[in-house]
Amino acid sequence: MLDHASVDTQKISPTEELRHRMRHSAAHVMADAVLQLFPEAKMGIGPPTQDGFYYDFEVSRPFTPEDLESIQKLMLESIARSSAFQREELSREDAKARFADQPYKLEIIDGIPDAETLSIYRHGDFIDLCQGPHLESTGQIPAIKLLHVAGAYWRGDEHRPMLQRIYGTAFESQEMLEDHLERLEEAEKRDHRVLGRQLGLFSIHEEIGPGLVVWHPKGGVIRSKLEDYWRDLHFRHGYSIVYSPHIGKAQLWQTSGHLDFYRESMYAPVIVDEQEYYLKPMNCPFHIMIYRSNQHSYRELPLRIAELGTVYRYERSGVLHGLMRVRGFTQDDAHIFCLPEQVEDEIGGVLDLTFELLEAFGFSEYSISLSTRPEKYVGEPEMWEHATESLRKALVDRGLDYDIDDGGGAFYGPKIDIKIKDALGRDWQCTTVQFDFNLPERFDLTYQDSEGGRSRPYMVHRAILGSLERFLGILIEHYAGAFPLWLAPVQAVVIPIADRHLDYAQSVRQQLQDQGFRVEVDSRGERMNLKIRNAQLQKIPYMLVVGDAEIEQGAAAVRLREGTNLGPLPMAEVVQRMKDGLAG
RNA sequence: GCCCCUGUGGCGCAAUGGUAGCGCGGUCGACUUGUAAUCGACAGGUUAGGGGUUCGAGUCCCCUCUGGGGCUCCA
Repeated sequence: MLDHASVDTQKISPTEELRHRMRHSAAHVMADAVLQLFPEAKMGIGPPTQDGFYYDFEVSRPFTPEDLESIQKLMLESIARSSAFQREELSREDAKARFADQPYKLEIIDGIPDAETLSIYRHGDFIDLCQGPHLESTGQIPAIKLLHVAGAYWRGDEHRPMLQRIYGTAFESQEMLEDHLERLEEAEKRDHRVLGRQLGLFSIHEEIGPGLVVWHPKGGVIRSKLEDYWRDLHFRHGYSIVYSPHIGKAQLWQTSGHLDFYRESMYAPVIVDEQEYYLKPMNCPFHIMIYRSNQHSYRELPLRIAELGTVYRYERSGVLHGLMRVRGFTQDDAHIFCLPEQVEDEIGGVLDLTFELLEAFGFSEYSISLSTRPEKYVGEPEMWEHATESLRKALVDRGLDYDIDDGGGAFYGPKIDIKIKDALGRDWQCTTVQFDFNLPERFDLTYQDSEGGRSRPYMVHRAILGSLERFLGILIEHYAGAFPLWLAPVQAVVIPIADRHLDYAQSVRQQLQDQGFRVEVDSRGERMNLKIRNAQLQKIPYMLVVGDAEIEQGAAAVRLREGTNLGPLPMAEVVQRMKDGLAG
């Protein structure tokens, strides 16, 4: 049930078009099977998706895993019969008569403009209202698999009935289907919630509250290394680093407009000395107060104020997910206040900083979108134009491909969003660079211009990693828990073979520690093999085995977590190798 | 928030309505061992919380909470 034109036909390749068509056909075959098993089912819609397809149904009871098996079995039979798909056009009246017992289909028909031709697709005894196109026959669907069931509101509207959605996928061959299922399994193995527990990185507790994360010592190392790098990078790019409190008076949020427009995402106020204070959902008002605490000359601008600022937002309980969607998180936030003629350079600088930062974590593929002025907006159209143009120019100057989301900007300014592609090819939205024509007005921000008058600065919000919690979640999955040396919580573990090697093991640890490495000695009275296994499971980059031979040579036998055994190396060489490892 | 699923020692799991077990981990002891799991003993649970049905509830019912899959794809 896809409005074919909606699937971004401009960008879709012929093979993708064919795949969509196949999956769309698979959705029909599934609906057919469901109606055979559940004749009373009311059909919703059933389009192809990026990874497969789904179809929504209203049924008297939810589908069970066993139902999925039966449905899939019927689908395979239908595919084996190879029934032809036939298109038929019909009048509105005929369509309504045909779908008289399908209320959702009737609603769809009513929503279609009179000028459009209605069509149905038939295969075997099954008929569905559908624009198409489809394959020639059900026999052209090579490989299918039904995956899971979930509730989904009719038309995505929480005030409408909830239907049962069956997700499935289809591929051009059994092998491709299996590859896809393997990728899903791989993603499951990398799940940051599982690795986070196994590697002792973080936890979330019922006692603390949903969506609130505590970082454990090992996760704390990763996070603090990331933060150190982030700060250093920002200093190098001309930012000032600031700190601000977690709560602020109601008046502040009133002035900023958050209480009027963002309240549903904010926590209820706390009362102190009969004054209301709100937990901050954003850092901007604080950075603005920093700006406002002095008068500014045009000579001082641009001013780049950055903070790893922890904010709290109410997220509906059903959307919370590990580190990816939480209620308390730390933004790598910054606000740039600048002159109109500086805007372009500033945006360019943000982009350069962005790619330098993301590449440090091994990300190199991006998808970028530029969102322009929506219908409802604040500020002067000329400013919007200037800002949008400077965003566009910064992208073009750097030879970056981007999509335009026309009218997709916030009411207060145009923006660039950047998604990164992780090791499994999944997209994650992290970076956002956003003009703000609203807050400078609300807080009456000014600077003394070169003519001696007072002018309003441009203000740009930007976050590169987005939220540290989320970014670390992405990193855990991206690296599958095997962090590069510079981030690894424990960079090397020294493994003495027998108790008599303990003293030497400690001296090896000390030598590396003196060089700034994070090293532990596994001094348990266990066998070497067990210690190696543990170190492997903890994904520790270097395992340094020491026994009689190594003591004699002043060496350590180096095993890498990739599994290679380099044999005994003199300590000086071990140190050098690890230093080289930091760079690469 | 809504729909469905789920909740048993720190973790992963088991237990036809009839005595709560297993593995990992932990502690202790023995072993002193060359590149992914040595052996043994011990400790550890009011089965998420509350209510109900029953002679009897981890198991069935209700409520609350937690976690998970989803809720943009509009023929």
